[in-house]
This record gives sequence, C-alpha cells and structure tokens, in this order.
Amino acid sequence: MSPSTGVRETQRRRTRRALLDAALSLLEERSLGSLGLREVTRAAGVAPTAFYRHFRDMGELGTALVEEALASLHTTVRDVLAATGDSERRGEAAVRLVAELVRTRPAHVRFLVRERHGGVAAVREAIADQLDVFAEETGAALAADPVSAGWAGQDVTMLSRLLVDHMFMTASAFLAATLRGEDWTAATRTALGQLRLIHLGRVHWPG
Amino acid sequence: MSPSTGVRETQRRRTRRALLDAALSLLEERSLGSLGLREVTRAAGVAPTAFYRHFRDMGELGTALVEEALASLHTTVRDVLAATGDSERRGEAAVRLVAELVRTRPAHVRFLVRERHGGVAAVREAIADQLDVFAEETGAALAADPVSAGWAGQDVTMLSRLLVDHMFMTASAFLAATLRGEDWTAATRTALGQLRLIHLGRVHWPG
DNA sequence: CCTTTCGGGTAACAGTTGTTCACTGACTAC
DNA sequence: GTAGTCAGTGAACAACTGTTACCCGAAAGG
Repeated sequence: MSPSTGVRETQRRRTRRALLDAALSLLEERSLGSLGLREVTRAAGVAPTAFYRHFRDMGELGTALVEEALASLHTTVRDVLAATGDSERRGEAAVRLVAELVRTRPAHVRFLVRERHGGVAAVREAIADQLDVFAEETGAALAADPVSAGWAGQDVTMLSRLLVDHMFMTASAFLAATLRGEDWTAATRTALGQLRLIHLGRVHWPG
Repeated sequence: MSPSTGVRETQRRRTRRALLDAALSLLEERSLGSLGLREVTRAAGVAPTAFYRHFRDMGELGTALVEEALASLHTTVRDVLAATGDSERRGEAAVRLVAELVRTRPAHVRFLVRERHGGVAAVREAIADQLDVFAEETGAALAADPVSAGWAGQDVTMLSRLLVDHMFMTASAFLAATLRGEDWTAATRTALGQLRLIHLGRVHWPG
C-alpha cells in the first residue's frame, strides 16, 4: 500500500530530498557526469553509504531528477496547449509560462538543458523519451487547430519538434541572460518574435 | 617566426594531436568535465606529465577543441552565406553542408553540441562567443537580402539566432539518427521543412 | 663541437574516489 | 511486548586522481 505517512517513511523521504537537492545545487555549474557520490552525500549531510539506500548509482539519481523536472514541464506544456485564443496569444502564453518555470525552478531547467545532450546516456535517453511525448501531444493539439487543415502528418510533427526545441532555446536564453545580469526583456522579445515568425510560416504553409 | 618544419616541432605537434584525438574519442560517450588528465594521456600513449607541456588543464584542452571544431563550422557557415540563389536553395545548401560536416567530423560536432551547455564554463563561453560571431555574420548576410528590406535590426538578429540554433538542432538530429541506426532521410526532410517554414514566415513578415 | 633548449618519462606525494561489511537503534507489525 | 525490518553510520579497502621535482636524450643554435 506504500503508506504516505509513518515516521520512517517521512525520514526516508527527507534524506532522499536532501540528496536530490544537494545534487541539484552542485549541478548549477557542473555536469552530472563529473559529480561524485561522496561529494553529493557530503553536501547533503549524510554518510556516503546512505546513498545506496536510495539510488544504485549517479545515473539513477539523474533519471530521478529528470522525472522531477519534467513533471513541472509537463504541466507547463499542458497549460500552453490548453490555452484558448489565436496562435499569437498562445505564443505569448508559452513564453510567459517558460519564463515562470525558469524563474521558479532554475536549477531543474538548467539541469534539463545541460543534460539533454550531456554525458550520461541513461539521462539523455530519459529526457529524449519525454520530449518525444511532448512533441506528440503538441502535434495532436496542432492537428486539431483549423489552421492545420490539410496538413500532412509528417509536417505536423516537423512543426511540433521545432516548437519543442524552441522551448528549450528560450529557456536556455533566459538562463544565459540571468547569468550575465541582464533582465529578460530582450530574450522575451526575441522568443516572441521567433514564435511569431514560425506562426506566419504556418499560416502560409501550402496545405 | 614559429617554424613549421623542424624535427622537434613536428614531434611536439604529433603528441598534441594524439592528446586531442584521445580526448575526442573518449568524449564520444562522456562529457569534458568527467574526463581525467591521466585518462587522456593513457589513451594518447604518453606520460601524464607530458600533458602539461601542451595544456594547463582540461579546460584549456577543451577550448583548443572548440577552436578546431568551430574552424570547420566557420567555413561551412561562410559557404552557406555565400551560396547564391533563392532562400529555398540556400536552405537546402545549409542542410547539405551540415550533413557533410556531421559525416566527416562527427566527434567534433558531438563535442560542440554536448559542451555548448556543458559543465565547463570556459568551454561554454568559448562556444557562445563564436556562435555570437556566426549570428552576426548571418545577420549581415540576411540584411543584404532584398527580402529583409525594411526590417528592424533586432528582428534581423532575432532571425539569425533562430537559424544558428536551428543549425545545431539539425546537427544534433543527424547524430541521434546515426545512434539509432536510422538513415538521414527523415531528419533531412524535417530540417528542410523547418527551414522552409521559417522562410515563409520571413517572406510574410510585416517589414 | 659544445652548450642550451625542451619535449617527454619516472617516481613519488597526499588526497579522493566507489564499494564492502558489520553494526546500531528507532520504527513497524503482529 | 516482542521480534523483525531497515534507514543511516563508521571503518576499511584498493584504485585512481592531479601535481610536483627531477632526470634523460636528442634537437637546435652559435
């Protein structure tokens, strides 16, 4: 029944959280592959051996982080797709939600951006699989849009992949702007312009 | 005068090449941050201390790889920009040249894609700086195009950033396809479609 | 020819790594 | 109340890390 209560379970969850948070903060300026088990446990304030009670190795901790990070992303994507109004407004909503995600969970977003093409195969594949799901959902939403009437199926997926990738581009741009001490107005304007351009191309696509 | 001949200099260059190649091959499935100095020298067949004759640390070796990789990329970008014909043909040329680059120097391309957002700050910045240069060049070429008549400067850079990022997306897609054992027809079609979509948006941009 | 330069190798260093084993003690289930 | 479970600890291990100081031998410069 996996009780959500119980003193023991609570403590277990607490240290697991400590491990994940420690890793996440170390990953701000490092990559997962260069992270040491002892390093993480030290930052989390537990003994090295406690690590094994929760994860087999660092790759498994990594995929746990992927699940966490993409859970937030998933709600964001769903919100965007569910947004009503013309595609112009929907683009604005998308950029706004990405911005909010980066603002509230910068470490998670940075982790995703960095490890998407990173050096740990298991993590790479976990992210890629989830992004495929996102692209598929986006494609379904696009196909339901009257603008896409008469589009070939492969053209829809072509566009949805572009949009998903653009989401990552935008998130990365926000992170970079923060790192340079800039505010986000320029990055926001760029992202909005690009979405608008893509939207224009979509409207005039020979369907 | 830095003689290009001389027995000593050739040997020096040979081991330097061995170090870079060893690192490059180790980086096929790892990231730079997780790479050890001894590991590289072992793979290169030289003593650990020989490393210091060429690089201060692994970050410096990384930036050397960035220079190498981006030298090839630079010629590719210039070729694309210099290509004549309408934007449709130019897009095809771009995809073809990226494909050729990935085919002839897969390790270098993978290195760029991986370390662009990777865990070594010096390398990240070196890549970002070069990409800024590329974006600027692309912007200049776009501005010279009659299609961009009346465009605001920031809109031009907005588009050029999108194109540069799309180049990376495409390269990454080719690498992923190879990894899965697929051929490149699907990835090529996707990339071409996306460029065509962007081009359509460009034509109908309110200038 | 003799001296200097210098790329590479050897040996050693203190420190860190991942992993194991046995152990504790508080919680849980009956 | 009592037996069992189990998250976390402590000590120990061989292996490996980056870095240093010193040495070697051949090429380079005069």
